[in-house]
Amino acid sequence: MESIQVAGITFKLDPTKPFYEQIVEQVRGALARGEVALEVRMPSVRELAQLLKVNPNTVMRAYQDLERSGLLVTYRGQGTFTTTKQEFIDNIRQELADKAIREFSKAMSQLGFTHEQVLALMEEADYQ
Amino acid sequence: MESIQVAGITFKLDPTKPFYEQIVEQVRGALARGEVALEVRMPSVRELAQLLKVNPNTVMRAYQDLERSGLLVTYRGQGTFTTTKQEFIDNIRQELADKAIREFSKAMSQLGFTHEQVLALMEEADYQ
DNA sequence: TAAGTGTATTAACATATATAATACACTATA
DNA sequence: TATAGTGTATTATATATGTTAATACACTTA
Repeated sequence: MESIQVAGITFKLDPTKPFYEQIVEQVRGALARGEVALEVRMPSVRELAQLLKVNPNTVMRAYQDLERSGLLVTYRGQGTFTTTKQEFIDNIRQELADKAIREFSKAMSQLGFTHEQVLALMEEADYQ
Repeated sequence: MESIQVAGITFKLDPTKPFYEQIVEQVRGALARGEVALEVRMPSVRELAQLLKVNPNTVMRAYQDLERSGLLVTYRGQGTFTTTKQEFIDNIRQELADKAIREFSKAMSQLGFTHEQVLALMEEADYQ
């Protein structure tokens, strides 16, 4: 699996999920983990498309998603930058964590595991 | 959201996910939770299709998926039945739980949460 | 003015999902 | 034996989604 480093973000695309979703996830993840500074210039749509070997439209769609959620800001003619507001990142990180917990809980309860059993399983799980 | 009860299984389909996937999940969930006995006759392809208001092909696809994983057995001309082997159910339940845990762990670590933080969040989470 | 930004539009294509219609093979039973 | 009810298979069609491609336009900087 080919891995691309750019602007402090590691991109790795696989064909099992939509490319634009993976780009969104990986930019968002880098921001949530504090691996990218605020107000940093992102690679241009065309540049990232070329690096990732996808169509510029696919990158644009990802950037627009990220802008809609406030993680990126774009200036026509200048480029796309990471947000200036740490609180945006914190809020979205919290939202995504809540969502992951909700979905995980639903999946486990659908399989008939109690909350206690889930806690026990999580404790022994190797956390990657 | 309309809810259909048949053969001890509750079906509830929403249009945001493939119907055949939801049918598979809900049959599998009922088996995993022990809500359906072994060797029980399932509704026929046509009957379930009519109840759920989907095409018979869609139900057939779900039944075939479930048969491939060993949870259902079909006899041409007679019908489709739940497996005779409790171990099949146990194994698949375990596989699905492992998968859910892996994916949840990946999502949370991608957001920069440590294992300890995840455990703490899970403890306070309301488990539905 | 030129080059590099983001943006918009339209077309084309592949794939997945779902429906529809039809036919066939097998089993149980009246 | 005939019939009805099983699962199964095939083909066609429609729709939505994801992706690529080509092109054009607006804005900013140098």
